[in-house]
Amino acid sequence: MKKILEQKIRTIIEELQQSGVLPLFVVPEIRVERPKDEQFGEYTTNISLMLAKLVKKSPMEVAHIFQEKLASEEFEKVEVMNPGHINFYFSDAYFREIVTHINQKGSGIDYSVEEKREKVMVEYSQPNTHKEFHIGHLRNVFIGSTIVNVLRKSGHEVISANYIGDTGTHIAKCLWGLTKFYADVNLDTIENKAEFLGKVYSEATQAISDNPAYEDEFKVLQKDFDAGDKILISLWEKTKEWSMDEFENIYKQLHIVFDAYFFESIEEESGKKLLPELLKKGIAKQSEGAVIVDLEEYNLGVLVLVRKDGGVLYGLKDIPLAKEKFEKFNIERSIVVVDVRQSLYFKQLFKILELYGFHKEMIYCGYEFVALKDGESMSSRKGNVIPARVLIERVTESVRKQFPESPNPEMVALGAIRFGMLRHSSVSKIEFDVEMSVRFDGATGPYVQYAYARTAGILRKAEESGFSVSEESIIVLSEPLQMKEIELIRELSKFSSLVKEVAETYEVHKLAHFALKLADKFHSFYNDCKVIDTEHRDVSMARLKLVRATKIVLGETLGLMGIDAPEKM
RNA sequence: GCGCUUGUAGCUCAGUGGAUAGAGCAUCUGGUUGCGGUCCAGAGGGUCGCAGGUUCGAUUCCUGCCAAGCGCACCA
Repeated sequence: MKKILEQKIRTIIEELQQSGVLPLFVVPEIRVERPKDEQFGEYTTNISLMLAKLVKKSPMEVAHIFQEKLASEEFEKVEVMNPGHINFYFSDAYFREIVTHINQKGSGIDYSVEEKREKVMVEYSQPNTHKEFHIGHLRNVFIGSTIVNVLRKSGHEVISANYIGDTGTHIAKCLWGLTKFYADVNLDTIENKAEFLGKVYSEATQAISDNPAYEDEFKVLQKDFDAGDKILISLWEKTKEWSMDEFENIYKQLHIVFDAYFFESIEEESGKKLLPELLKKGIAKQSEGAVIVDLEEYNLGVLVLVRKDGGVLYGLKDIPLAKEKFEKFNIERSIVVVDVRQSLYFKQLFKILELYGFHKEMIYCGYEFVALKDGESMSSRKGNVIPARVLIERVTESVRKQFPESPNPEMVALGAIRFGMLRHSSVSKIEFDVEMSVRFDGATGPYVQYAYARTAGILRKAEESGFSVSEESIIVLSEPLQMKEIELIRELSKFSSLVKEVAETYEVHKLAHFALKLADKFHSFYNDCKVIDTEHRDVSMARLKLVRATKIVLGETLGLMGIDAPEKM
């Protein structure tokens, strides 16, 4: 619709120029938008404000010229308002058409033929083995999986990828801690193995930073490990599996599926093979015993690829990884969801790849950290992180306490957590508030889930009262449409452009805000308009269609965010 | 020191080159012989960090300043 209006305006301008009503000028970008206030209609354009100066007429004068030309049957009216906005109001027939369309074709997403579909890879989660999977990692998973869902919904072919940090300094520290403090312990009998590793890691980090002698010991072990010491390698392989098992459990609980797995330990080998070429091309060089890439001339500092003791660092692993993504998987776009603190690093990485002659579309989506409200700041090195598992348990417990009759408290809890994190834009730091997140009122997951359950409840009740909701029938709705009906339909109609927008901007929090608004509008409609009324079957049928459309769109929105849409709760 | 990000209602957060800056929580006032009130309607509450600049128009773009967070060679 937007595009059609924009095109129409362009045509009008060109006609007016040819007929001499308007002088010749370069036509500026024409933008038709949703007005921020609903009293200004469905669509609005400020084209007359933009043209006023060019044509040396007042904005109002220009607007009136357009008004005449733009009148058409889809619109109830085309209105001009100070200082020169042109607003489009739809007729009831158009609103009814929207409801019919959603009932017949689903959420209203139409894949226009000219839309470019791409093969895209989204890398996210990237947990480190031997460390706790904490609530910051949860945010990453929520953002990443939502981006995957949205891209798929908008027609792209998406590979979701995970990149496991199964080697590096943190592993060596954990292994050192194990051999130093737990050499006598039979590791196989330990109960929560992944949790244990996280604990050993933070103990080891603490000990090494407190005691210079330990530091030296650790350095020796790290060197042995890098050199392939058999005993260390076998300990690494064994403990790595513990972490991997834990990750799989979490992903399963969150309904997360990855299509591809990459491992740092494997990329490390590729990186080593690539190094001579980087040195030969003059991209990398020796400095202070280490191998670095000097990016000072691009104002990007210096990146160390190889430590002076020969240890391979993350940068050298990410270069072959990027190549592999594009060359092996044939993708056109690569997206990486990472902690915002790595943004300088990713700028460096992309620049290095560019210098290497690798010109591809690579994007990183940064997000800020998560803390628990009233908790101290977290760091897995300090060991004061809140593990994902603990948060899920705590929120589930809170749901149980507040709503003892809830049939599936964990589902509500997971919805509450996902929504609680996804409703914040990526740049904002989250202080997760357990109590607030599980409330049924306010901006919460349960509130939206409740709205969905209510739509389901109405449809169930309707079937019991002898209405056949799924049968195809013409939408009547009341004549004329009630304000609350229009407001609800208007909201429904925004879904497809929202999905498109999120697919381009990765601003996943907009889905959460849309879901809230839609739930709001539905509740408001529900309060005003009686749906099931055996006295007025035609109105009931029509409103049931509207409820069904709401259920479809709300369900899909929740689905994109990875939140369960319950039929009952 | 340099760089990045943020600064909007008491609190938590949205939003925008234009039309009276929006939600939720909290506070106050109404609404149920209910299609699940776990809801709805309404009220109060703002110099959009400060100062300049660009513009017909800036909370939004630019510059400076202030404040907070983060990053800046051997962690990822």
